[in-house]
Amino acid sequence: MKLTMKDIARLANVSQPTVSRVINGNPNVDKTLAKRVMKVIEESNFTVNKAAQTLKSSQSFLVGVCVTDLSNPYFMEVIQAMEQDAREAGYNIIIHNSMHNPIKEWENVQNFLSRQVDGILLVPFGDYNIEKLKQVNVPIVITTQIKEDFDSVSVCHKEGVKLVADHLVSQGHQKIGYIGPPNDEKLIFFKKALYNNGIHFNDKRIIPLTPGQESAFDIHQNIEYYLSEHSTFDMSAIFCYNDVTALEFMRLTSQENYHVPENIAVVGFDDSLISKIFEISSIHQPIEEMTKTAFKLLLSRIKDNSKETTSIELPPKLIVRKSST
Amino acid sequence: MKLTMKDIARLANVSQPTVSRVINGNPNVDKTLAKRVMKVIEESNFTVNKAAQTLKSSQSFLVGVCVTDLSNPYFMEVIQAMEQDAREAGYNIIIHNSMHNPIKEWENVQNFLSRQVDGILLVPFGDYNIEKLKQVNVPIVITTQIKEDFDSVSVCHKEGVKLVADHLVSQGHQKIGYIGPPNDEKLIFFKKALYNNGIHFNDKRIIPLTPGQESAFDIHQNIEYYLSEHSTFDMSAIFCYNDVTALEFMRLTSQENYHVPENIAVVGFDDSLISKIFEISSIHQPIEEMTKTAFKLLLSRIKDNSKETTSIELPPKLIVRKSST
DNA sequence: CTGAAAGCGCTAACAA
DNA sequence: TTGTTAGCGCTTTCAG
Repeated sequence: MKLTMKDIARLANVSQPTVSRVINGNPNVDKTLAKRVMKVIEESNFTVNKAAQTLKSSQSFLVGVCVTDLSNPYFMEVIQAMEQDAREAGYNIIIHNSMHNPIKEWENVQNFLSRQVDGILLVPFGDYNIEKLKQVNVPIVITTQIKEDFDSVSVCHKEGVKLVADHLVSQGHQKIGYIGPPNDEKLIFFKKALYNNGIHFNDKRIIPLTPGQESAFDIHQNIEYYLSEHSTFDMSAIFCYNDVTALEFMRLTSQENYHVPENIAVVGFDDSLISKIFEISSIHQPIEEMTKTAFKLLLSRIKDNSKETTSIELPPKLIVRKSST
Repeated sequence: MKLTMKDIARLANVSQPTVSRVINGNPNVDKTLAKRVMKVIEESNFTVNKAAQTLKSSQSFLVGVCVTDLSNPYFMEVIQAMEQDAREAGYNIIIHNSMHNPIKEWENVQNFLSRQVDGILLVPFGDYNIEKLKQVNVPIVITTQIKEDFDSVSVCHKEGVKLVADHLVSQGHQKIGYIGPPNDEKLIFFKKALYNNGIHFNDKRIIPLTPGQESAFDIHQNIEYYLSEHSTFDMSAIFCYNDVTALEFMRLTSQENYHVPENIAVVGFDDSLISKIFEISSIHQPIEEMTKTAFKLLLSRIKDNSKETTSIELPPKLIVRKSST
């Protein structure tokens, strides 16, 4: 059977609150008593009931983490780092996948709330739930993107995209394309960065991905469809809004004997396992630093839930590899 | 503020237990009342307090998942599948990483217990905690390995390793090596399978990995050390106990102008992202089927915690790729 | 320094 | 069908 403090108290011949005090390191306990209690605990297989602690103290030491795509190695790395950060701070994380689905995303948040999480780390999908999210009375920190009116931590997309544009132009490319959801901020920043290099981006060079269908499989389908409609591309370089996309693009074009980087230069984003393995140039994200920062921010909000929000943008770095040289 | 059933009750002018009944779909509630309550709930931002439910009903709908290495893409895929399975069954998962450390592993289990999980899915590291694990009075299902006296689900290692041995021998290899922890059951099965092919495995062809130091980094170090001590290998093929190892081996040997598969054939294990991307032959694990089976087994144990244990071994499949042909 | 008592939000037995 | 009551295991006053 599961032992409770009451059982320990009986065995140690003290009161139940004394057991609580000993466990929580309250200094105002007689050493002898404390020793006696500790001994009983060690000899039994007692563990505190965190559900009861949560109920009583309305602090769960649980944080909810919701990402848009668990199958993306990049988010996996994020999760891994989060688990580590959380543990070090005495928290546990409970993970959810919104799968680029706003309804699921909101359900996930509701579930977190129901679990009495002390805070939420969220990689949002679009702006669908933004207004509702603002009403949530548990601290939320947005990661991997910056959102106004929220605490958020991310690598600076604008800066990252600029690095890509500068790099491609410096390699002599003029006709440059883009793969990604057409409504992504990366595209806007990319156009601007090219413009600053004296290049006008032609919208015909967009290979569009349907927003919300951003699993590797969906991306594959999208690119395949585009290729079936267009026999040639009028471009010598392409920027892919993430690494998964870059990889799918390379796979599909190589089937058509279109090679990287000989025929077309490719640059990805995230510098995940994929780009490292496949030698794809990519924008590096300092994941550990990002999650540590996000977690610290969340903890400070948990302690002091003020209304002012902070946005932290980390500097990106372009890692140049074979795919664009 | 956070609303409770009491608040809803007051607003709907009913008693608090009635609210509970409505929320839990108890049919013995007057339709009119139920509607009134539902309306109030919908207009508010009420969510049930699962900590209270857990405390009261001693059911948390939480399962603990502990793996040995979150940085291994294979376990990431396992986690991803688990999250999916759990959600479908109305459970949440709480994730831990034991990092090949028995002490951490036990701490993790204790933490799960403290969180009142209904069950535990465990990828154990060695046998260090086996005896203690047997005493745990919450259902445990072991995955990715088979353990006697435990409910467990895994691909059949013996069968998988046999496929590797048969394949390599059929390709004409005689001098075959192994990389992995020397105490891993895969090695034992591998020797036996080679023996059945008329080949005596020579222990000199083991590149040993220190048990417990099985992160990509540690593996890299281990292999590097071996290479620095041995100027040549006396083998034409090598079996790596997992994909991470296969990749590290290929990376290091390619630096020494030793190429796969021209100079040496390589076969991995897990068929994770790594082997797919890097065209490494590997033993495929049906992860979704495995996790679904494990989860189903766990749920059935949660419902009926009998003492008999079940072990389920799923058939492996060899995926032959460039690295061994 | 220690114990008695109250109550966190919920479910379930019981009474009405 | 509904409300009253008790209690899950814990923390936190408050007396002593």
